[in-house]
Amino acid sequence: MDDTPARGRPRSETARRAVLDAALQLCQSGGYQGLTMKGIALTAGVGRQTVYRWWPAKQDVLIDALRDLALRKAEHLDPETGDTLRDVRTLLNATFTLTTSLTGKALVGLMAEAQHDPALSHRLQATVIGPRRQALRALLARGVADGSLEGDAAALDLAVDFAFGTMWYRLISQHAPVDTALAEQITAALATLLRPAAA
Amino acid sequence: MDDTPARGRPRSETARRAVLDAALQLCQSGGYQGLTMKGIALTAGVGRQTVYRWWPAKQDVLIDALRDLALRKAEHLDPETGDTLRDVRTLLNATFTLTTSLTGKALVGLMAEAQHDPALSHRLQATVIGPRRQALRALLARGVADGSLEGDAAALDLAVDFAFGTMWYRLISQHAPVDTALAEQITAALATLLRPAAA
Amino acid sequence: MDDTPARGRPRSETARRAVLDAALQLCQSGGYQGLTMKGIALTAGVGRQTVYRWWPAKQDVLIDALRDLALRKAEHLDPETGDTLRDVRTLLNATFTLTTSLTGKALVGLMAEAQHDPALSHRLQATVIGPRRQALRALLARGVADGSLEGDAAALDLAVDFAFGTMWYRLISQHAPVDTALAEQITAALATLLRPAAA
Amino acid sequence: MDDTPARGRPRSETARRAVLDAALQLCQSGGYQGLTMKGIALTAGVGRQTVYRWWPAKQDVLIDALRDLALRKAEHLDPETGDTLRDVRTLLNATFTLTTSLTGKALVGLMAEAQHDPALSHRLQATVIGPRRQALRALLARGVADGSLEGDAAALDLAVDFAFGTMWYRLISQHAPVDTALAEQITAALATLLRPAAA
DNA sequence: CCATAAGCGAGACGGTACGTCCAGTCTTAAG
DNA sequence: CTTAAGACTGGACGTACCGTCTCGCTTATGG
Repeated sequence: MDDTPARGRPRSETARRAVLDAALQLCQSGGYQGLTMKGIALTAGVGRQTVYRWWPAKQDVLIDALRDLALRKAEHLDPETGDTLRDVRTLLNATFTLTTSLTGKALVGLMAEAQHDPALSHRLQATVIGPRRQALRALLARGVADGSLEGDAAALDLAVDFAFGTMWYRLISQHAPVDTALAEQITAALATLLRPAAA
Repeated sequence: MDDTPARGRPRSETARRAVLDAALQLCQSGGYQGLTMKGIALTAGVGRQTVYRWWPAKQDVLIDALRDLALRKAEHLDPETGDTLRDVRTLLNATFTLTTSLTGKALVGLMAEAQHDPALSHRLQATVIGPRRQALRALLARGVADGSLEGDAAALDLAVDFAFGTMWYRLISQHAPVDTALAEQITAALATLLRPAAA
Repeated sequence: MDDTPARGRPRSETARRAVLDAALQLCQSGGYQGLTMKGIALTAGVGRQTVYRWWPAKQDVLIDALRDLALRKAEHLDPETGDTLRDVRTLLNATFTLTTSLTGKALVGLMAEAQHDPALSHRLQATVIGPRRQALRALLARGVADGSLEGDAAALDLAVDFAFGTMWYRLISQHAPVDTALAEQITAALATLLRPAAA
Repeated sequence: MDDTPARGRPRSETARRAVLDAALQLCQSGGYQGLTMKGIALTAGVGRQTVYRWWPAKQDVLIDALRDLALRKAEHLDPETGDTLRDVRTLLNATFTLTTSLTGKALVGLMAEAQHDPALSHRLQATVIGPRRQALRALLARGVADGSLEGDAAALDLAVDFAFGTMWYRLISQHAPVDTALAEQITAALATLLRPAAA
C-alpha cells in the first residue's frame, strides 16, 4: 500500500503519545467542552501544527486516544466458554470496566458532538457502539441457537438495548454506578426475559 | 411572596419568548456545540445583554426552553387508569413523544456538559431525569402493591433503568427510533420481567 | 417670555445640583474619558433619563457645571483700575485661579472633544475661550490708546496668544504651575514686548 | 542586544504599517474619541488580536504612529547655522509643519487622556513635548552665550512657553493657523523680548 | 557527505464568541 | 409632567481559541 520511500524526518512517537495522553488527561480534568486543541498542544509540549498535522479536530485526537487505551486494556482477552450467560456477563463486565470516569466523559462528549456530525456518528458506530452491540447480539443469538435462550429478533434487539442502554443511562445520569454488580443484575434479568418456555 | 412594588420597566415577554424559541431552533439546526449566546441574541433579534441578564449561560436558556416546551405539551395530561401496564405504556409514550429531534440534541448536549458541571447535573436530575424516573418507579411499585407485578426494589430500579436507558441509548446512538412501538415493546418486556410467580 | 402655566411636577433643583456636582467630582477623580452619563446619574442618585432630559451629552453637563462654578467664583469681581499692566495682571490672575485641577481636566477633555465637534468648538469659543481672550485684547488696546503700550494689531494678537497659550500649554503639559507668579511674569514680559519706543 | 534566536513566525511589517496608517487616518476622520481598537483592526484589515498583541491601548498605537511619522518627515533635517534667530525660526517651522490636521487631533486627544494617566503623561513628555522644548531652550541658551540674546533662566523658560504655548493654544482653539507666518512672528517677538541691553 | 525532504517547536496571522460595560431609548409606578 | 428604577437594542471592550501560515532547527534517506 504505502510504498513511498518515507523520506524526511520520521514522525515522532514521543509527540504522538504526549498528545494522546494530554488529550485524555485534559478531558478528564476539564471535560469535553473544556478540551482544546491549543490546550492539548500546550500540555503535550508540542507545536500546535503537529497536532493539526495528524488529527484534524479534537474528536480525532480523542477517538485515537480511546482506541489506544482500549488496545492496551484488551490485552488480557475474555475467552468464550460456550456458557451463554457466563459469556454475556463476561462481555458486560469487560465493557463496563472500560467506562471509567476517564473515558465516560470523553464518550459522552463525543456522542453529543455526533448528534450533528453524521461522519463522527458513523465513526463512533463503527468503532465504539457497533462492535460491542454486535458481540452481545451474537452471544444471545448463539444462546437461542443452542436452546439456552428463547426469543425472536426483536426480543434480542431489545435485550441488547436494555444492557447497553442501562450502561449509557448511568454514564450520563450518574444516578448509579456501572460496575460488576450491574453486569450481574443485567445478566440475570436477560436470563429471565429470554427464558425458554420449555424450562 | 414577591411583593416588591415592581419598579422600572417590566420584563419583555416578547423578548423572553424570542430567546427561548431561537435557542431551540438554533440547537436543532446547528447542534448544541454550535449554539451560541451571540447567535441566540442575533436570531431572537434581541440585545446580547438581554440574554445574559436573565440566563447566565446557554445551558440555562436551553433548560428554560425545554421546561417551557414541556409545560405547553403537558397540558393534555395522561390520566392514570389504575391498570399498571397501561399506565406504564402511557407514561413511556408521553416521555418518548417529548424527545423529538428538537429536544434530543439539546438534551444530549446538556447531559454531556453536565459531565463536568455538578451544578448542571443536579439541575437536570431535578427537572428532567428525576421526575420521569420517579413517576415510572412509582407506577411499578403500585403494580407490586396491587399484585399485578412482582419484584424487589433492585428489580424495580433495574426495570426503570431498562426503560429509560433504552430511550437514552437510542437518542444518543440513533440506531433505532424512540417511538410508540418502542413503548409497547418495553412495556411488554417489563411485564415479563416482573411477572408474578403466581400467574 | 415663558408664560406657560408650568403644569405637572416642577423640575427638581436638588437633582440639578446633584448632577452638576457629580459630573465635576467624577471628572476630577476619573478624568474626562472616564466620565460617563451612567456614572453621573448613579453618583448623583438620579435616574438616567433625568440626566438625558436636560443635558443631551456629557459635554453639556460639564459645560453647565463649569459655568455654574465660574458664576459662584466670579462674585467678587475684579474692578478695573485704569492702570493697564495692573489690570492685565489682575485679569490673568483671575483666569488662572479658575484653572484648578478640577477644571483643568474638564477643560482639556472638552477641547479634545471639540477637535471633531464644530458645534462644541463654537460653544466653547463663545463661553470659555472667547470672552477671556477679548477681555485681555481690549485691555491691551486700551493701553495702546492711552500710550502706555505700543504695537500693531498683529502684535496685540500675538501677545494675547502668548498669555493664554502659556496657560493652556502648562495645563496640558503640566511641566510648570499656572499660578500668581506666572501672571506676574507674563505681565512683565508683555510690558517689555509692547514697550513704547518713546519710553 | 536582542540575541534571542527569533523563533516562530516573524512579525508582519505589512500588518504593522496597516495598523499605524489606519490609526492616523481614523483619528483624522473621526477624532480621537471616535478612534477604536476594533475600528483600527477593521480598517487595517487585521485581526483584533494582532493589534492588542503589539499595542495595549489605542494610545500606544497613536504614539507609535506619530513617532513613525516624525521619523519619516525628519529625514531632511534642518541644519543649524549658528545664527540663533534663524535657527529658532527653522526649528519652529519644522515643528509647526508636523502639526497638520492629521496629527493635531491625535496630539490633543492624547494630551487630554494624559490628564489622568501619569504614565501616558510621562511618555508624551519624553517623546513629544520634551525634546522640542529642550531643543528650543538650548538654542536660546546658545544665543545668550554668544551674546546675541540676553535673559535669565526664567526668561528663557517663559520664552519657550510663549513659543510652544501659542502653538498648542491655536491647535486647541483653532482661532488662528499654525504656519510659517506664525513662526516668523514668534521669532521676531522672542528677539524683542530677549534683546541685549547693549544693542 | 551533503542535498533533499519532511517533521518539529514556536509563535504571529485573520477571525469569531466570550462575558462586561456603557450609550441612548423606552416603559413602568410614584410624586 | 417630572422623578427613580430599570429593561430594552446596540456596540466596543479585552481575552481565548480557532485553524493557517511561516520561521529556524532537527532528523532521516539517497545521490
